[in-house]
Amino acid sequence: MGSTQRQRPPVMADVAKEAGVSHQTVSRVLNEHPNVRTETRTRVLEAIDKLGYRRNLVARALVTRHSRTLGVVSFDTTLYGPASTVYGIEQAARAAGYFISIVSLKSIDRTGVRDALDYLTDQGVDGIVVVAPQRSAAQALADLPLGVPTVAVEGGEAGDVPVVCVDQVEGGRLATDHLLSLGHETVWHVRGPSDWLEAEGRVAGWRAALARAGREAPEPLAGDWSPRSGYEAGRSLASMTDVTAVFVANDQMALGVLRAFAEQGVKVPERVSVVGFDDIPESEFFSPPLTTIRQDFGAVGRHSIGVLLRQIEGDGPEESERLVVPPAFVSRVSTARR
Amino acid sequence: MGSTQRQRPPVMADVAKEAGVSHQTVSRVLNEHPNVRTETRTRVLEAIDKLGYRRNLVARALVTRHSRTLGVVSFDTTLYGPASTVYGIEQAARAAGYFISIVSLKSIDRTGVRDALDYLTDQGVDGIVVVAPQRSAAQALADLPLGVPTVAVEGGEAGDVPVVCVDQVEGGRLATDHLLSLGHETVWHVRGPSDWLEAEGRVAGWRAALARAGREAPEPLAGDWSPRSGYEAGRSLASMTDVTAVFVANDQMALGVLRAFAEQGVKVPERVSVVGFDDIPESEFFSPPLTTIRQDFGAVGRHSIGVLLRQIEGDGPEESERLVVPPAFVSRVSTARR
DNA sequence: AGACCCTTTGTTAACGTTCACAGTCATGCC
DNA sequence: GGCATGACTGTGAACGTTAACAAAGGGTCT
Repeated sequence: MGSTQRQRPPVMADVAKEAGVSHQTVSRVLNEHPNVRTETRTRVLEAIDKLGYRRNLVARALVTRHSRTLGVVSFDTTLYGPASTVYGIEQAARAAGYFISIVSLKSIDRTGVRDALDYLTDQGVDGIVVVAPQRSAAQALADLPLGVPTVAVEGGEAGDVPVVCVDQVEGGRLATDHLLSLGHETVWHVRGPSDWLEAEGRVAGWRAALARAGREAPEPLAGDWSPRSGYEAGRSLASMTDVTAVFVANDQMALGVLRAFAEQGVKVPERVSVVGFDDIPESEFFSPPLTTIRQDFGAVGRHSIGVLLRQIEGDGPEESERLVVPPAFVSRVSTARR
Repeated sequence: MGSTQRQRPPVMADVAKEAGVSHQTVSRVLNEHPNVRTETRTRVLEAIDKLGYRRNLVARALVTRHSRTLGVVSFDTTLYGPASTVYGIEQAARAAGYFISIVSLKSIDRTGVRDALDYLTDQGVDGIVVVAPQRSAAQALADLPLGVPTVAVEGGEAGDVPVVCVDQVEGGRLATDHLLSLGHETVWHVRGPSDWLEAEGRVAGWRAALARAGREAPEPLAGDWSPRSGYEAGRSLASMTDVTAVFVANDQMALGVLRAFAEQGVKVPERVSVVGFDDIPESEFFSPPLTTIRQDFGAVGRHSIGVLLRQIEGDGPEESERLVVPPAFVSRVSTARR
């Protein structure tokens, strides 16, 4: 019955006609251009409201060459660390008015990272955050000639790309120093997989603390972050009578260690003290509650978006920076004086 | 020195000129239109390769009105369940050639869901997956007139929106039946927050199993999914001498219960049997390893993308369906015969 | 041979926005 | 009174792609 059945959503021209102005004036109102008469502005705003107009961001992106979308490349967002980091990134980005497009990698080899980056740039993202905790990923990043502002999270030397990370070395040192201060002769270590930079950093901090105290560093036991690998390391440690203190590279493996100790009748902290890393929500309720090192993933996410936006919105690409977030020591009951 | 310094990336017209064809022919090659001579096609492909041309997806989206991007709205992707579901969704979407744009909600009220939906539709997504485990979110979804194909994950009655979910009732029944089959007189329950549909479903299953066995259902203890709330419930349960079996609504709370029991000297499974829900990676290494109900989040993610794509790519909006993924019982050592 | 169809290609016009530029009108100043 | 200045508004052309249509060429069938 009506003159024009409106099937498709209204566009700027419709608003313009409704308000009796040109489409450009509508655009000006939308972009808060100062030189629009107040009376005109309200008329346009009313028309927008009446028609339920919403600006087409795709068309806008085509002409401005900015999508207000940021890409995130991450490895296995099921893990607590990456999940928390991505969450922090997402919150910070949205607060700044940006969308987040995400790619979770299964394998972090050069092609994987390359494909993800291509995929995102094709989509027209304004910038990319790569959560690159593995050496190979960081290397891929360093090699790649990317035309889009990029920031690496937890990456090592990632070429010219700025990096935001938690000070893993300091964390390892904190854990080890704590155990030494309790009077332990030396500290054993269950490390993460060798390709991971975080694992390396924690090993380095542990070694540094031992060296400074003039202690011998025992051979670290290998793990892969999983509770199971911690469990296996724990069985080995339980059979050694001279072990009194263990620094485990993450809380999940620490859980495995605790389980193995419990099975073998090794009391924690009476006979062996254990320190973890991450402070996952469960740690406080392990048996016993786990002393650990907390990482502020929220801060990492916020900082990475900050660095990225400065790169995007500022003109000159600042020198590759490295922003380090300090870890925090969390004292519970899995450690005791020797 | 060169004739034309190419600052900006090449566009279709550049490829066309290089290959000596029209831009439309280039478009046809890119879209795998059948009616292009093989010789022409290879010539275009060579030009694309030579120039390093990449199609501008924004311009494409403007004219096709399809962005090949799917929106995901989720609540706190730090939790294991949502994180795993989103991961599954992301993998399935990428396999189908779709991008994922994500919004993590802090609070799930009507405005929160509404804003997220607006935000995503503004961006021009082709479809939306709402991970809506809370009643309020599902309701918001039912109320909202949305112009975009949508699917709810773990949502209850979400109006006309199709739903993919794990059979929570069946899960609760599985857990309770298992405990009853071990000879326990009745089964206590630590439930999740009342606004959560998953919590309700598990309670319903627990009640149904008890009713079928002709047993009295004790008053369930309230929890909020966190280990701490489980710990508090555990302290209450430890003080009651007639408790021999507990079904806890998720593994994190079960951890808290186990911790409280350990502190109070209540042996599991000797004096009390405990069953959890989720099968998080840690559960196998709790003390004792936790008998629990596994949810296949990967399947949920795949199914939800499947339903969504059928809705997008198929023409008719099929009747609102409800796809239920069965849970699985995982036997460990936290339960024993009475 | 001519009508017809199919394959292959090109031309022009959208899609909905912002940008660059050009107007119009009122105001202030000499 | 004329001219510059500033505020406000409108017109046309991008942005880079796909859709719609037209046209050229070659083959088949009667």
